[in-house]
Amino acid sequence: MVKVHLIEDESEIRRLVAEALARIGHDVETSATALEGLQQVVSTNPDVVILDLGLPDLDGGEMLKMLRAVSAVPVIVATARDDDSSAIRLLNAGADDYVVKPYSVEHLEARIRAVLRRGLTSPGEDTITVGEIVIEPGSREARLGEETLDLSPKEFDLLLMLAEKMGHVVTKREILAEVWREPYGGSERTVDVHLSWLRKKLGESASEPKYLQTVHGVGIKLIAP
Amino acid sequence: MVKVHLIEDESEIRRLVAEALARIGHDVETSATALEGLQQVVSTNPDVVILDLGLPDLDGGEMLKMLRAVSAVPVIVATARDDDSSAIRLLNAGADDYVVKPYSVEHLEARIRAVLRRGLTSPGEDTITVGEIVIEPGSREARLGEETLDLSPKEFDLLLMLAEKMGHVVTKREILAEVWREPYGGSERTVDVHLSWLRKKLGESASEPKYLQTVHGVGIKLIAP
DNA sequence: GCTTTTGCTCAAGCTTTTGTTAAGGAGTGT
DNA sequence: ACACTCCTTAACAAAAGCTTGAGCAAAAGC
Repeated sequence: MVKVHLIEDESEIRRLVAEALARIGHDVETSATALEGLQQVVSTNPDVVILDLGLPDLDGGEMLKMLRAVSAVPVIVATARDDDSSAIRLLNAGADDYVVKPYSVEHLEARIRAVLRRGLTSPGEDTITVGEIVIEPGSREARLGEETLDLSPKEFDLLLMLAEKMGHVVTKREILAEVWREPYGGSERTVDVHLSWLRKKLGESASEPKYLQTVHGVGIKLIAP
Repeated sequence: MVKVHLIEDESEIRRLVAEALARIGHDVETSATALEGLQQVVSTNPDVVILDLGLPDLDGGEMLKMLRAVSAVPVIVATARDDDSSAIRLLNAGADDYVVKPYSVEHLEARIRAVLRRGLTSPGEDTITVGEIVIEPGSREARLGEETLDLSPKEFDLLLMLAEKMGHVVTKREILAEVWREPYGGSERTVDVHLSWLRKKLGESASEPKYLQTVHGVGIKLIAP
């Protein structure tokens, strides 16, 4: 889930946008003032900040500078009208993108995705990304968003295999063959247990799945939620 | 083998990149202009397009829009030195990724792999479509228009089998043999029940059939209404 | 038009599959 | 040998799915 922080002084707009973003699956937090926004960004560490210009307590350029000073989070600024010159100025001042008010939520969503994608394309070479999960086979590291996942060898191999076949159902026997290298003899229950552990570390459970979707009678698949 | 189409106006760069990509095992075709590129993409249907910006005959955004209009191929744009704003614009306009010139071939290759990997899940190779029904054997997902159908294993297998023999009548015994893998012993009633459930989930009933057409005395067939 | 056959649907009971926890054992490094 | 992590197995709980039989509806045959 993408954590979005919205800084907007008009309460009505704030509510509308926050609800719309939440509805399409984002984790939304809001602030009404620049000062509050700064505090919140530092403490909650969002994935992207949407910053309305024309806040009562601080000039947009100043605000941006301060945000940049405290965090490397991508910032999308919302400018009043097509005031191109100020938009460009802000982009140079460290904004990552901008939308012109009044903006549609779809438009905003496109910007959010673009900004996040830019952030994601920089890391390693053959990393596999599934939603918030980032897997680096080379270093055998996996992350869930910012947090590094502390996985056991089998858990990592299991996650990697599922990620390589992302979206495709994999049977437990196939898992046993590839991860355990025991096409016969191995117990499928072992896979179940490891899946359960993986689920726990991914912050989900079988009854409330996000990434690991069991396909009853067949196997399991890893999907981007 | 991955078929890559490179659109780049500078002949020297074009030659170098094309050779490098060919050396690592890709099937490379090139175009020097936007117009030629469009034609080639339509006729040769490559797996991925690498689009250089700053073509002489067409603006990058325009070009991308036209490419998108004629094909769903993934497009990687190559932008001049950190011209972020245009990169952002192009990503939103439908580009799948971008590289900054001058780029290394390894870097480009990594992007190609990433883009292809992303693409693998979306269109699905062996999906079967019958009217509004879309079946993806790999992920074992079936949709009716936009809605995902929540099918049990047997229901899915049943639908899949009928879809594979779309338009042909299948006897219940054949269904028992293939879906239930019980050529003998199985009761045809069971098939009836599953068919009934399938009908319900497809939004139809035996008295008002759309997809599942019973052929009295013989069996059943799946048709596009 | 009546009988027979075939097909449809419902609901209850049953089996299989899966999720999760906990306990023990193998292996590794100190 | 000890502490450690990791893996496997067993056990129970819960969920999902399957089968069955009966009643009713529809079609075919006479």
